[in-house]
Amino acid sequence: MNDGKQDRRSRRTRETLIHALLELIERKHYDQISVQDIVEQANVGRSTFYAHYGNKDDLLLSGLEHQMELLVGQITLGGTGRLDFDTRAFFQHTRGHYEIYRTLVWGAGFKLLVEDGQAMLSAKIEARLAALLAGRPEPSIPLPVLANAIAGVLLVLLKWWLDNKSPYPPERMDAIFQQLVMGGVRSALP
Amino acid sequence: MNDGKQDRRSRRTRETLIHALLELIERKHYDQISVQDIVEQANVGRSTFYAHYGNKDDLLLSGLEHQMELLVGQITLGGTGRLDFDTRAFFQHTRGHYEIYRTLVWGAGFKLLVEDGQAMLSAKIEARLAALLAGRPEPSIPLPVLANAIAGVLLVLLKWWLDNKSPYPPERMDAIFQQLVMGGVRSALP
DNA sequence: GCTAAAATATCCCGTAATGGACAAAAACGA
DNA sequence: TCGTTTTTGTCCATTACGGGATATTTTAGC
Repeated sequence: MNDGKQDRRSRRTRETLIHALLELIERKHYDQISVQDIVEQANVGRSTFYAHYGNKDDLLLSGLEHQMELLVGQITLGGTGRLDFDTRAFFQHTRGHYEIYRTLVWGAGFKLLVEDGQAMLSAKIEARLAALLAGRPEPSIPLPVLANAIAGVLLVLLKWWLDNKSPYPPERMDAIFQQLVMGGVRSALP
Repeated sequence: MNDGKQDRRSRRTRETLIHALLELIERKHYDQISVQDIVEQANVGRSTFYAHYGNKDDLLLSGLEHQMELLVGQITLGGTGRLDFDTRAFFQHTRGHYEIYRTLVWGAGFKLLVEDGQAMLSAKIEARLAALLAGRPEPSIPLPVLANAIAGVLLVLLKWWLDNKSPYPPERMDAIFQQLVMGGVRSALP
């Protein structure tokens, strides 16, 4: 497999492939998209695909991983040491690419999302929290538990939102999230 | 220089570079766009650029060449052997990318357009006509003269149209072109 | 069920793209 | 005017991509 970080070609190819998959998802059902379709849409060779990803799911997870990293980047430490987590952009983006995420939640991608996606998001949140809180005293709730809870609530909220055709605006969903968990999370921090 | 036709990478890189230039033209003046800007916008390495094009003008001409080939492809032979040249899509496209062509006509690209572009378009029209009329008796006006006239009128019409802020719709411009030269051209064919 | 077509997955070799270095020219400000 | 910075071309070793070929599996039609 290629490195994917150093060379510009690698990065570009990966972006192209992910973009191609997202384009296709907007048009047809996830599990009837073939690797063939993807490489044609992306205009790259077959072997190039397999040099980067093992299969279709691998590519999708990688795409989700990228989104998750953006999301987790929203976890910040205010000047007063207060922990913030702005999820407004996340819900906004989700609505902007409504069809994509609906396909994921309802289609075959859902299994991926709950099985691997939840674990992946949880791990990323935990890493982010650990980095931000480095040097501070231990929180009263263990970090893995905290991270897992945050990830779980976020995904559950998202699923409900999509299932019910996103009746509330992203701002409202963010507010709900804040009210639901962020207070509790902060109470666990010194 | 690379071949540019066989390998998918070459074709894709060229398309990417042309696309990048067109994007930049919509934002800033042609002659203050650097090769640097182009490769950054296109996300390709410097050396890659020079592997394909000698300089900025070279790239622009290549882009124009591509458009011209689409345009010349509109020269067709009807079922009755009647020569047709539909320029509606051409004027439409020009209006669709108004800023690009205005910059070309008014900016530093203009010198290129009249000096090399006219000759290039003329040559392409001539080649197309020769291919279509192969096997027929000689036209009463020599092919190079005919082709040059068509190219000239087309560019003159275009320049006037842009200079006067395209007062007429593309359909009208096409009609004018038809009335102006296509009758005469057909009268020269057996 | 059987067959043909399409998609998967893995290999290799030739080739295009990369990034970095370099000298030279142009653009820019002090 | 002179020095600084940016851009321009050109070169090269390294690396990723393309496009076959291949064997295997999946899908679709009959």
